[in-house]
Amino acid sequence: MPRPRSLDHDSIAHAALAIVDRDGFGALSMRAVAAELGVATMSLYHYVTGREEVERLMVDCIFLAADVPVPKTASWEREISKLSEAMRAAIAEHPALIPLLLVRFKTSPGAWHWLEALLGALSRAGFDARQRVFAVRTLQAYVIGAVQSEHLNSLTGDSTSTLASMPVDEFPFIVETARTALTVSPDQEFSRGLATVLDGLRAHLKPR
Amino acid sequence: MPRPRSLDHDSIAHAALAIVDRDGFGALSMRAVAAELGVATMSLYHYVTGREEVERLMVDCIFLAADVPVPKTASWEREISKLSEAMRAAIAEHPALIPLLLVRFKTSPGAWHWLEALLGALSRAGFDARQRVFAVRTLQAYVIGAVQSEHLNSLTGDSTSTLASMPVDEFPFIVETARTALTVSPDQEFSRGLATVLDGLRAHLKPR
DNA sequence: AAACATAATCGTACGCTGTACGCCTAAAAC
DNA sequence: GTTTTAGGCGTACAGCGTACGATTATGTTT
Repeated sequence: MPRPRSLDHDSIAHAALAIVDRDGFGALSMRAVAAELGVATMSLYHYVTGREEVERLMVDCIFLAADVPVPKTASWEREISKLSEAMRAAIAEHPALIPLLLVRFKTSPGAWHWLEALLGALSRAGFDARQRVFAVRTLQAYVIGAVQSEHLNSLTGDSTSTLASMPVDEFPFIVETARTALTVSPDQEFSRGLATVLDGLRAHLKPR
Repeated sequence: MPRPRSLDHDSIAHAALAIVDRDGFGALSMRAVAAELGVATMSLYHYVTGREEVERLMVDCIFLAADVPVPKTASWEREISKLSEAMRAAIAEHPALIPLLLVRFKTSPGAWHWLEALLGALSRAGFDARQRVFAVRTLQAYVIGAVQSEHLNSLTGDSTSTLASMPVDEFPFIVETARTALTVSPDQEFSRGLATVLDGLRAHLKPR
């Protein structure tokens, strides 16, 4: 009987992501999202409960994109690498949202699918239930932390140059390391760190 | 000749931390900080350039607390563990600030001292300059990610119970792992994950 | 003791935010 | 064509960060 709906969660999330990608996270507001969709501000509230839900929808989009199908034929290390890289790539599409990601991780259905895939790989690798708890949390901590570092604290950014030009007598190691770090690409950094974590996991797996 | 100063950066940071600890991050505002100090809102602006600097001062406090003296006699693994635990403990004092930490990591003098200590330990362990770049970034990613997970996405929180009661046919691994996870303490989780990373680092160190 | 110079203090105001409320209106059902 | 119902939106309010200018309290100088 009533007037048909003109919006949905998908279009709202898409509009919000467009704003954040274009103008940064600080530009995100209910008024901006409404303007992006060509409706009045308060019309949004017929589709979402408030700003918080808009943010949740955006995060869901990202985590859903991280849930790519991974062939289960490869080694478990390769399987986990693919999943981790998929998460990294999905986040890299919308780096302005990084501060929101972990805060909303637990309640995002998209993240659940990614987690399930990761746990499946660990199970096939031979980790038992208790080992999987530690392994999946360690992996999650590394992946989230590394992606955050990559975008908020990049090695190739000018912050590294700043560190490289600090007083040598007070911070000798930082200065030397910062100089060396300028030659390291984000891809190298991520995959090498992930390899380190996987090496550690393998060491815990074998003896049992 | 003029009127003497009545505030300083330390008292401002302290007041802001008190607000955040008591009422949460959402309660932080320039008006609230001023009220906490018993001055008018705009008086703050003679000591800081704006809200951003207040946040920077708070983060500096935390990272400075993480820079504890560590005896250089122990094994490098133990040295790094102490530093990591110190960072974890310092952050745990003010968990409401966690979303700010990584955003401001690069520009915090407190973080510099912690980084320098970490790099010193890695150097004494035998990692060369290039290996130190990867090692320190991996460690930093894990520590930051793990602490964030611990507080924003705790295993002992009700979010784990939620995961444990999800449909088994759709998320079999998540359900089983969540049930097991309820018996894991935050201390266990952090130290075991860190041990995994250290194992991985040792594997990269030995062959060379 | 009195006057001054100067920086700290603070009241006001503006544009922004999220969102509660209520009127208006368009479309489906009869 | 009338009725019903939910979507659309204009207005308003409290709270935010902070720019601006007037005021005030102080150490120094006379």
